[in-house]
Amino acid sequence: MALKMIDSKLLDESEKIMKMLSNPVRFQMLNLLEQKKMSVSELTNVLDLEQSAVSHQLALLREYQLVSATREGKSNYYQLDDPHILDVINETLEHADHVLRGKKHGE
Amino acid sequence: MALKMIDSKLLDESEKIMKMLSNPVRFQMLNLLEQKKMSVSELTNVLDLEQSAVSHQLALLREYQLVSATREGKSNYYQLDDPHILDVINETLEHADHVLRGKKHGE
DNA sequence: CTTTCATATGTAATATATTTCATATGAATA
DNA sequence: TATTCATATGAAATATATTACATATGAAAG
Repeated sequence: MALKMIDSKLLDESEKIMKMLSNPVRFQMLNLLEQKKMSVSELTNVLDLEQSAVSHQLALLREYQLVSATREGKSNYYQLDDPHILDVINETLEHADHVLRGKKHGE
Repeated sequence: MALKMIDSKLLDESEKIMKMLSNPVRFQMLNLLEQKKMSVSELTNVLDLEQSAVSHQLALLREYQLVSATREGKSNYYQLDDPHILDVINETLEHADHVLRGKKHGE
């Protein structure tokens, strides 16, 4: 049978998703925002980063429509905008766990 | 309830996996190697890249134990070494497809 | 209406990833 | 055993991502 290639649009979109998830700050952010909406300063505290770094990463997540923000008073609260991404995250965590367990026996 | 953070080992491992999949060449390679083992020159042709670029990417996939190689005559055949990664790839493709379909209606 | 607080953004500095080019290696063949 | 073929690898060139610093913005409080 002939080889099936992933077509370029699907590959592009996959690349975007993977790029977003390949940074641990963003990965953790999405994991946190799954649990509840959080303001920038809350995220800054929990993640122990500079405010600017947090805002920049959130800007990327917004650009890719993975999160959205709503203003409440002075704060800007972020929330997960695409729950479907959680399936990818969870599958990744499962895989990561599987790899880590594997390392304890083999090699 | 308190916030659940992804612990650092799991986060590190997830980062590695996502980094590997965030490059479209590697993503496509893994997709191809799922279907059958292929030599470097076959991959070079199918992916339409320089041989050196292909070898470098394969070296990374080897390093992360996602593929392994076996020599046959002059050629070096690569095969998928971690079928579990396919779950992540497939989940990603599903998500990418979902996003692309979404774009056709909304926005 | 000016000061403060929370956040965003531009730009430069730095780090990381990818590609390219040149060359090395190692098995097969002449 | 010299040559060729397939692949790997080192190092430089280039591209991309991340962080840090300075400053802008906009809502709320005084």
